[in-house]
Amino acid sequence: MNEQVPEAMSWSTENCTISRTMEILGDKWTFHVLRELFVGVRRFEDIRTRAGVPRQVLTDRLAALIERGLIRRHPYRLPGQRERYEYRLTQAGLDLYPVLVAMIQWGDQYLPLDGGPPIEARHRGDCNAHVTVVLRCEAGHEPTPRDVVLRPGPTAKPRALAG
Amino acid sequence: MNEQVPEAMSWSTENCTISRTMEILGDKWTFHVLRELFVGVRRFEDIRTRAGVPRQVLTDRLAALIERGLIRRHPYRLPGQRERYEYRLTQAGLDLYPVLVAMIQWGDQYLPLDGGPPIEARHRGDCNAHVTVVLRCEAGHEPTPRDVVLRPGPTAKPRALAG
DNA sequence: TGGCTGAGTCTGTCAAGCGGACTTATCCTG
DNA sequence: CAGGATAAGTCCGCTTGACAGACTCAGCCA
Repeated sequence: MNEQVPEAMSWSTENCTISRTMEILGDKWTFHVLRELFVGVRRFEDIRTRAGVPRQVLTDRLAALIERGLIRRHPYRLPGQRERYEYRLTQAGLDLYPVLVAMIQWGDQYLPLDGGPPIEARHRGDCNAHVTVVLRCEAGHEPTPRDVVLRPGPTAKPRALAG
Repeated sequence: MNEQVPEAMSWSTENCTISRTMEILGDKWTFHVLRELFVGVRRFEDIRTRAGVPRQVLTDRLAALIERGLIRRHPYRLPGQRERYEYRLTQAGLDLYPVLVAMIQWGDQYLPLDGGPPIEARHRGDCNAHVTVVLRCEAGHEPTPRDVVLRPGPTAKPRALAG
């Protein structure tokens, strides 16, 4: 372990899980769209007006999210109108909840508003308690961020070092 | 509660914590840069080559992250060279660990690679166990994503409904 | 003096986002 | 059946930002 060359410099980012996840989520609008679905807004026009997404971008992102399996189209019909489609989270989409909650938690801590948060994650039903996210290791400890390290896993690819 | 008009449609996204957090993080490259810092790569050239960020974009994102207080510049000097600066996470930056771990966890589940993950979060030191993120409410339960709801908080802003 | 190196800035090209107008399909009303 | 309403798009032209590649700058060393 030489401080001059961090260990990470010797492996590649090519197949990095974070990169691959960000291919799907790492876009300004995609996350806005997901937020709408998480709070229960599922229709094209509603998502568009509430999130302020340009129509074309919304069309595009919805298609991408369907293709990636995070959401699916679901038919509905308002009385006196023709059948249309709304968009709902799949299990894969729902499983992004920890990411969302972690972001809200960070925002509440570092970008607080006077008077409290504008949005809260709560345990559904009678409990109704505030929900947060905690780091936990398989041995049952709950390490602080400083006690966590990111290390190369079994499929980490070596990387040619310049020089 | 009318299925036709989701509750969320009656409040605004204007001051939403997720939006405000995404102002900072919701950018393809910002997250790549943060990943490099999390794995211990701290120098301009190293970040640039490992993450593949265009120079100008890197300059720009580093400046934004400094301004937002997620990282700071730190002087260093290699033997026989002049003093330069590297970039390190502040406490605010480090506290994004849950977001990062949540993303890795989701990616490991829904975008798995044959042979296992290329990157792993572990408990630093002797423990070395795999670290994940769990949802937990203040009452001590650990709800599944389906048992969590996002609700307006004390500072949620009402929103004019069209029609 | 001149070259090396890390950390940038400068420049022209090209893709993407953007707002606003237009389109489509179906239902209801007259 | 003509005409209007509505949700969910598509089309169009403009502007912004990303991008690659060349250039700059400051200190150190031979």
